[in-house]
Amino acid sequence: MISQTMEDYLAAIYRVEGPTHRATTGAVARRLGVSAASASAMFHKMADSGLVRYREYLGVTLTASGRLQATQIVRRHRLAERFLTDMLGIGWERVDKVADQMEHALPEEVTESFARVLGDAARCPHGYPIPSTSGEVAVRETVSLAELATGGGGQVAWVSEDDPVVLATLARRGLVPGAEVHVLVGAPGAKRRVVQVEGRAAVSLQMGLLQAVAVEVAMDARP
Amino acid sequence: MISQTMEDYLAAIYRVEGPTHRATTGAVARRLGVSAASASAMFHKMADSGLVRYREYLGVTLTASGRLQATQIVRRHRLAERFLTDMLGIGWERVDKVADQMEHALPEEVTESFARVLGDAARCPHGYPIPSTSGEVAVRETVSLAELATGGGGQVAWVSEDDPVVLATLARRGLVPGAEVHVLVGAPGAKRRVVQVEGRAAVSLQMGLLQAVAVEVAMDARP
DNA sequence: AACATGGTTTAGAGACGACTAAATCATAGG
DNA sequence: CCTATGATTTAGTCGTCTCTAAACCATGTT
Repeated sequence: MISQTMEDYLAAIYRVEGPTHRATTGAVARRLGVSAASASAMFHKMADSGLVRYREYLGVTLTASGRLQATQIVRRHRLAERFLTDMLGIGWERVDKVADQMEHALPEEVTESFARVLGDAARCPHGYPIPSTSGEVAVRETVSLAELATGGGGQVAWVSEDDPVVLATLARRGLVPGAEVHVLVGAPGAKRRVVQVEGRAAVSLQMGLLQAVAVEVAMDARP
Repeated sequence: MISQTMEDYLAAIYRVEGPTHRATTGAVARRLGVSAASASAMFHKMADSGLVRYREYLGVTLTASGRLQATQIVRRHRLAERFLTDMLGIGWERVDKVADQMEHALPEEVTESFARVLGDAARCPHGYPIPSTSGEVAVRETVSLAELATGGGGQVAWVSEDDPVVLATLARRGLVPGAEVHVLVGAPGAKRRVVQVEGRAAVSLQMGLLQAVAVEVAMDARP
């Protein structure tokens, strides 16, 4: 049995470690709201349990076992989010916080019932993939909307934000997973971009908002 | 903010304290699966927080504040049970354990969404009343089916058991909340009773099972 | 190559909640 | 009335997770 605290760390590491597969002490500590010292101590214990490999001063990497367990926690979290929006009608800008509390308390049985009644949803309301029970995760190649220039565009894959205000704003503009978006005006160095979402009127958005939107560029439009 | 452990104690005290409004250290400790020493220590802290009155060696009594908070935890628990059976199709014999884990993790918002989609259910699947948000609880006068003799009968109000095997057995016999039941053969001292449930064929049941069934005797049949 | 800076780790200590063993109390029986 | 018995409380520890303060390391700058 793995403690609830350790589960929190596991999920945090999973979400923090980027393509380099390395999560630093500070980044994990910040995400969990604990001191770096606490995270460092926990990393030692997790390494002893075989959940991570720990290179001192450089950060941790999930082992196969750790990664599998992390995906299952994330699966619970994202299924819970999907459930909260689809079945209970709770706004997508609030479900992340609520699901945080639920992800530890959901027995396997309930998680799988969620999956069943949701028709085996593939993504959470923010667009992130829901890992399968065996730990597989669908990957998509994306670019931040902030990195696209005039003429660029594609389909919104996910929105990486947890600030409710930002999420609500983006939703009001139609910037939700699945939407087609195109940059009408946007010089590479500019502070704002004018974008068009689906059939809507064009809107001007600042970089802060654009950075949160991950876009999958269509195959035939790739450089 | 009140700790999750304290919430567990609060709910346990609420369920243990009988009509005398007193919960003993041992009874609470047994229900929570902790030592009496641990419960004793916790009672001191809860008394300091104003949740209970504590008479040493005699047990605790919920204060108004403690009682209100306890009812809200029980509300979450019973709404979760109702949700698990009605919306997810999980068997009534297993939902108690599952809801135990969920009762701390359900934010107000989710609890009230449950209540809404469940049409403000009045009782949990086992028949216990679901407290209102203001802490009111509907009371019913009941007698254990084991205490009724030949000719007695009424409506099953609730089933006070958490052993899945017992619950499954009772359900198979039709002994679920709302069912009309009558004692066909049952001397006051006997080990078994022959009972008839609704329109079914009569069955003989042992005291162990009968004791779990709380029956509301019809007004005109009261002694 | 030496150093300044910022992130990371160790040291020391505290809150919480659990346990066992020993002491204490309440109460029923003689 | 006194004592035996069982329940309850106190005393002393332990494990987990957290913190701050101080020592340490990796890196980029001069």
